[in-house]
Amino acid sequence: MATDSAMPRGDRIRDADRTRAELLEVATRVFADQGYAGARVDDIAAKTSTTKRMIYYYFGGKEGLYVAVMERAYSRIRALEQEVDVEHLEPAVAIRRLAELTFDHHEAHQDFVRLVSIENIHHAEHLRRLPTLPGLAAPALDVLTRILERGRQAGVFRDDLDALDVHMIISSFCIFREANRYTFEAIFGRDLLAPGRRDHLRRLIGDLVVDHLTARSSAVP
Amino acid sequence: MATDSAMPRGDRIRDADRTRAELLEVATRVFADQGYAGARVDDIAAKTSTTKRMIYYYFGGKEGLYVAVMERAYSRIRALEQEVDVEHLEPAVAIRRLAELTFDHHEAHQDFVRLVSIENIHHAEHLRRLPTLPGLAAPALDVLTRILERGRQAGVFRDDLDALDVHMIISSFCIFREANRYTFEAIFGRDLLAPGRRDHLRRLIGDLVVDHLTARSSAVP
Amino acid sequence: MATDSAMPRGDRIRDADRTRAELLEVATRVFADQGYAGARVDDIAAKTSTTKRMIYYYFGGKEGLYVAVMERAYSRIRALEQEVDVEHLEPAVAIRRLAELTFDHHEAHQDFVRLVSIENIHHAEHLRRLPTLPGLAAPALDVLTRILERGRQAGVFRDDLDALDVHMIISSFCIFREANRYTFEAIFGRDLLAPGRRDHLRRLIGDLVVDHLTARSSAVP
Amino acid sequence: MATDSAMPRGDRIRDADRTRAELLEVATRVFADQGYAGARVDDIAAKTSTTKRMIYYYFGGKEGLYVAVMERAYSRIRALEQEVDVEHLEPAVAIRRLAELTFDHHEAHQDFVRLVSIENIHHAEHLRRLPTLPGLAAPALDVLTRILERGRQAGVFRDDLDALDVHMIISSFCIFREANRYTFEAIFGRDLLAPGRRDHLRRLIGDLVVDHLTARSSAVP
DNA sequence: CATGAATGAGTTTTCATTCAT
DNA sequence: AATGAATGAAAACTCATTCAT
Repeated sequence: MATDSAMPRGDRIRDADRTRAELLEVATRVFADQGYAGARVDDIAAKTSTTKRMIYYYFGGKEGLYVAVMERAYSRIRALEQEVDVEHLEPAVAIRRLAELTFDHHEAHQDFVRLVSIENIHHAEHLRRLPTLPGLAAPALDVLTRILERGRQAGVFRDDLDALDVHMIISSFCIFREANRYTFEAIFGRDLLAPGRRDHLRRLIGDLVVDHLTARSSAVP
Repeated sequence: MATDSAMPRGDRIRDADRTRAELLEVATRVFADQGYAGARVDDIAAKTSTTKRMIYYYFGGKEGLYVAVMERAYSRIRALEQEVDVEHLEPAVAIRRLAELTFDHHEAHQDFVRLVSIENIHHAEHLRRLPTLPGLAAPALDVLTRILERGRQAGVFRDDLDALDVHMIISSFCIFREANRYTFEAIFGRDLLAPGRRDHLRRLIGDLVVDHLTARSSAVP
Repeated sequence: MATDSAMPRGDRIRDADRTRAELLEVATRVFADQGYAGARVDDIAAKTSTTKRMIYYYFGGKEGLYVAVMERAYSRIRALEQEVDVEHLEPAVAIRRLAELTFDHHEAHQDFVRLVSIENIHHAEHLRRLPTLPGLAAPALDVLTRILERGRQAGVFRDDLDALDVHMIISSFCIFREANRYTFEAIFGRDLLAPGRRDHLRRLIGDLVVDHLTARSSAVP
Repeated sequence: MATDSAMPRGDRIRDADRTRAELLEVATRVFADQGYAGARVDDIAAKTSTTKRMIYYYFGGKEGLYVAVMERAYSRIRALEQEVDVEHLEPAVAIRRLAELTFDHHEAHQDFVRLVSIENIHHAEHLRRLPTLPGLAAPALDVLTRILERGRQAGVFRDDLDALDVHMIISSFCIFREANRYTFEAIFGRDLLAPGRRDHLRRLIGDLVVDHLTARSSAVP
């Protein structure tokens, strides 16, 4: 229990990292589950092998911990986005693939989706102060921008919506599925995350985007 | 305001209703703004012409007030949905019109959208207990079901998605625009509620749904 | 519901009396059950066909109601004591009979016994201020004093304890049985008010007093 | 009081124990004096060298503190009962001695007697949940059972009442003297705890029990 | 680094009482 | 005499944070 004072320096740092990491891990779960105001510092600490004191030592307090949780959550998603490799595919296929990857990412990181909802309740005031904020937009958008450009050049994509519009369409679908899962099920009795409905919804978001991008003008002027 | 000293019984009741209504009004704003845990009973009362005590008198406590707020919010939306009158239009136009009405409704009731997000943070535990819950699904779905049916019969709509799928698509788009407004703007620098972008997005959700419903199979098997 | 203003005066008084009586009745139950501090004015009123306002109208407040409850409770017991008729019996029989009547009285008025416990928690501060207090001692003691006197004159009763000692012995037994019923049963598993044990205990208190009064000195000097 | 800056671990724990102990001490007095509902958490804390917060830290709340008070009070009485040493005396003398010890115990622990009254007002709901409850009965009863047995074998004690009957007789007398002290004095003008009356009452309870146990049948069938 | 104890300001809730009609 | 609405003071309870070792 007591840290041996004769412990080599490297191991103590390892311990420190492990403590930090454990706190972030647990705090992510608790904040995602209870919201910022609803989360309890005592609760987070209790679910940890360390003590409450460490939260103040490493993060300065509840808010610092929350900000660190947000930062980690976004940096992970960004890392995933950077791994996306669809540029070798033809435009429509690439777009569909991108939508499906986004769908999968969100399904695999439901805590992240909840944290985003929570952060929006707080007007994104913490996210806005993140030093890593400026780097968050590019990965997702750059790929999309290039695919759209290719599609337009090839004459298969319409050009009255930009990458951010497309990103919004895909995100709204994938995030809604999780963020509004509970009220949706309460009202309509359909669990949007039921395994049996997964493939249908995954294909739907791809169809939706591709059908629109490739449609020959649907609007009646 | 001026209390007539010869006030008949009916007006006394009116007073009680007014107190209740004022509390609900203010509480809706505060809960929508701060979330359930973040809202302060003292704060709500202070923004009122009555006292904190009345919250307990009429609603039993903070949670009771929150539940009443949820109930009122949903009942208002349901009332709006019931007024929708698109059945005389041809299917594609009707769907587009429905999407636009939903878009408008959500824009006009941003508190409601925030309350939905907040309620999802709480796993819809309060909504689920609402006695009016069973009546919430029908209004939105019935119209949609009939339009889709007409469209399919006319051979203009595909039939591999149901009314609830379409409802989800429209809702996710309209709700995302508000619920995720702050993180979206923080990261991408685009305000989804900027007046200048309104028409574009409004048309986009209509196009999206209609293009997909009328597309001749986009998926490459 | 609404009291007819054309109602003859006598009936309104009757109503007033009935309201007062109902309040006292209910308040006796609630105070006896919950204690003074534990009783709720709202609760008492709710268990009544009148309203809380009447408590203030008739009794001035919670404390006034409690005092009225105490007064009524003691006056009823005094009335019962005054009906005791044992003076024609021979001393030992009379004492036994008196003990048994006390036993019966307390069993029949358990609310009274609880009110006495509650009043003692409050150092009898309310009882002490009762205008009827001076008349409370006599009825119980006078009879007892005369019986003891007769017994001593006849040479069958010892004379080293007075009427108040005997009264205390009898009361302590009968009151303990009810006042300490719950802790006694929790610890020892015996319900002192179980019907099957009633006769045994009733005889026991008689025996106890008579055996002592007629014993030929038990104490070893 | 003076906190040694080089204080070893053991003393830190001692501090916690002292805080707990002080809270229990004070709470015992306040609950015994005011009853459960009448006691104020603020009041208890104010009479302490710690703060109200510590009541919640150590006992979880008002009720937890009250339960802890009850537990401590009963455990102390049990400890006293276990020290009783009368088995070497002849039966009648042993019983008298036991009655007198009980008399003394209760006089020395008037807070306990009041807590018992208070707990009975609450139907012993807290006592019943005490994990130590099962061990509470034995100490008092075992000694008594053995004395009675010896007395019966020696042919000096009657056998139509058991140890629990005897315990009840003794307890009722000793507890009444304190629990009903205030109403008794208010009505009859006699202070049952006046020092001058102490020896008389102490002898009386001994006589009462011994006279009955050794009487040759008093009841006239 | 680690830990249990402690704290103070704040938050929710309760309750006897009074008001207006 | 009666009633629902309203009130303010006080009570219980919570929580992020800091202290002492």
